[in-house]
Amino acid sequence: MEITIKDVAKEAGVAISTVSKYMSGGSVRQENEVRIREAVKKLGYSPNSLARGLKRSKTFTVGLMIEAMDGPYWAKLINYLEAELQKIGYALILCCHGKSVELAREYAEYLTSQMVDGIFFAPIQEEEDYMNVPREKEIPLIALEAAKGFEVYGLVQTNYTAMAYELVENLIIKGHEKIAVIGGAPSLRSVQECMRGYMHVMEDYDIEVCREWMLYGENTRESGLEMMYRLWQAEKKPTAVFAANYYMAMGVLRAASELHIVVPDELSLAVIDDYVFSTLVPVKVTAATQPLEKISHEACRLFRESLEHPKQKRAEKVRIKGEIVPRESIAPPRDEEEE
Amino acid sequence: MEITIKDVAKEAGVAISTVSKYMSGGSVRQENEVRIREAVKKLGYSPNSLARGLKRSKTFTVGLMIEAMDGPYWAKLINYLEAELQKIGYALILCCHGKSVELAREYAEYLTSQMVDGIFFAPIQEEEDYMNVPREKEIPLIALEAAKGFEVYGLVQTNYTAMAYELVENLIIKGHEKIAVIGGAPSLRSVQECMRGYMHVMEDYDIEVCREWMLYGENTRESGLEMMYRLWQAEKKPTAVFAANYYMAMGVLRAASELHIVVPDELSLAVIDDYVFSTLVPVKVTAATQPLEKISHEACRLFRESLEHPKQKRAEKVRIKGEIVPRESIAPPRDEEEE
DNA sequence: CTGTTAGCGCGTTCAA
DNA sequence: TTGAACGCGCTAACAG
Repeated sequence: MEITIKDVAKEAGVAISTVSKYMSGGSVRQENEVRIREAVKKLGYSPNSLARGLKRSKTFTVGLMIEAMDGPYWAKLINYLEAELQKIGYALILCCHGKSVELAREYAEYLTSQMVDGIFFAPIQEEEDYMNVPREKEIPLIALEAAKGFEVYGLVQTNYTAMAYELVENLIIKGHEKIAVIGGAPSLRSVQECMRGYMHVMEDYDIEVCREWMLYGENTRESGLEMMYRLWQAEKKPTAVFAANYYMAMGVLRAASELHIVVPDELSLAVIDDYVFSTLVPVKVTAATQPLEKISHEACRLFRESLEHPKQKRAEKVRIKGEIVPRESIAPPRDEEEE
Repeated sequence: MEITIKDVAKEAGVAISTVSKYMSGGSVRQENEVRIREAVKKLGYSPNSLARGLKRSKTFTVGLMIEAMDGPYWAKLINYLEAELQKIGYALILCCHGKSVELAREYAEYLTSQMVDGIFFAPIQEEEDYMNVPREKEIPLIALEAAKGFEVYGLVQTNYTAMAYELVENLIIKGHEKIAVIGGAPSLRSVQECMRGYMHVMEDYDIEVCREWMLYGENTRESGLEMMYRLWQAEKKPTAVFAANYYMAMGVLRAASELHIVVPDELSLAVIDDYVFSTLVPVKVTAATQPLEKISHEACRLFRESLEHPKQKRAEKVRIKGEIVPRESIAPPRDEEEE
């Protein structure tokens, strides 16, 4: 760095504090305002964020701590969140800890020492005491997709229960009763909630639940494939499958292809996904999108709210559900079209 | 922030500068070392990054400026880059400007005022003069996937020409001669290079190029679908299609499904993609992955290199090609497996 | 090796 | 409104 506020003051022939006031939007004498503005432009001055942050204890910077940026979930969420923060003049520091509590703790301390104005984070499983340092410094904490309510300012999560309910209800309304559900690891909140939503709606519609049709796996395509084979090996076969996850749904469709199951004549598929679900084969699929845009919006709202309150409020919990969308489909080009 | 270096000094009964030296890894008298360490632990002290950065003109922070985090390309690249930077103790500030030159300029100035130690950026089309402010401050600039060589420290890009060459050569070796190529907008470097690589290999193998088989579109599934229809409307049909992009390849496969083209009996498909290409239908596809890991590695290497050189070196250009991989496939579960 | 001193660049008193 | 002074927390230069 070279040109400082001092240079601008000298160039404009005013005191440093006058320039400071001007730069912060304060009112200055007309005459000085002009001189300062011209000096700023001439020298190409822009205030040093570090010095400013140091002095004001405000950096207009937030941290985001996640496991990693694989899959589309975090990529899309970050995209929305970044846009949201941009509107209110905040920048984002990205920290991927890869599930390492140690690394997470280091990042948390780093962000604290950077004096970020807030931290968004997705807790590692049940753990989150690695956030103690920023918590003690009273940096607003926003938990994303946490399993339980931690001691944070706010918490935003997908309401999988409601989504599962709606999605399965959708199948029921279409006449299905033999509905299987396949989920990932039973330790995951998303899977637990999907199962709960499934149970609820089946109860509400007085449909008997077949335990063999509630399968747990791994949220991978391979797992989905395997579960389909397992379902189709049994005597009683379902007419619809609810996959809690995009990748599993891919496995389901792949299995359908290999087992020569016709979708949706013999099988209907419902899925909750981060993508807008789309396949190559022309099948009818009911999809519910992850409410990523809403989640980031709510997270940002909570953050803004936290800026106004002086002290940390306890865990305001916001649960959001996505919407059911018709499967995205691409139409073959029409003949009428000129070439 | 509350506890400062001053508190630690008082607690340990030494001078501030002694603590400073200790915190920066300098050697201190054994006796003092112990006292300082205990004071640090007792008070939970950690140095303020802002003050430190302000003083040393070094923040251990870099900026990354891209258009947006849609698609898997940037998501994956960021993931690799973050990991790479993490190793050398750097944090990443993410800035998405959405192709707005104005916003990009603001971000560039912001990062400069943040005194980042370097900026990675993907230039907006041919423009990039919005990077003038950081350039004047001699902040190392690393351009990613730029179309031409700007005035930067380093430039890393995918070598699409080589990838296209290899991929098409692969088809030729398998006996194909009637090979079509479909790409996105002709203004894109990636598309231009794909076409060039295609031309080169066809020339090298003395195969006549049919102009009607070189189609430009939009890097979307819809576009791929449409192009396939166009190809199949003609008299002469290709036996292989090289899609420059994952989405277009999806369109091709969808079209194949609708036009009842059997892949790979009637048609072979080659594709350059960011994902590891995988489809639902069990078709043989040759895919070449984007060299995202290498790109981020090289970008980080250039950055590290720039830290040693005092002044900015001019545009070292690194071109990297990905590798051809067999299509990822998932096997159906074996019967031998116990259930 | 230690302590004192002088800033890094800025915002914020206070008096004028 | 303005300008001089001081301090944010830290490091670097110097003297002891």
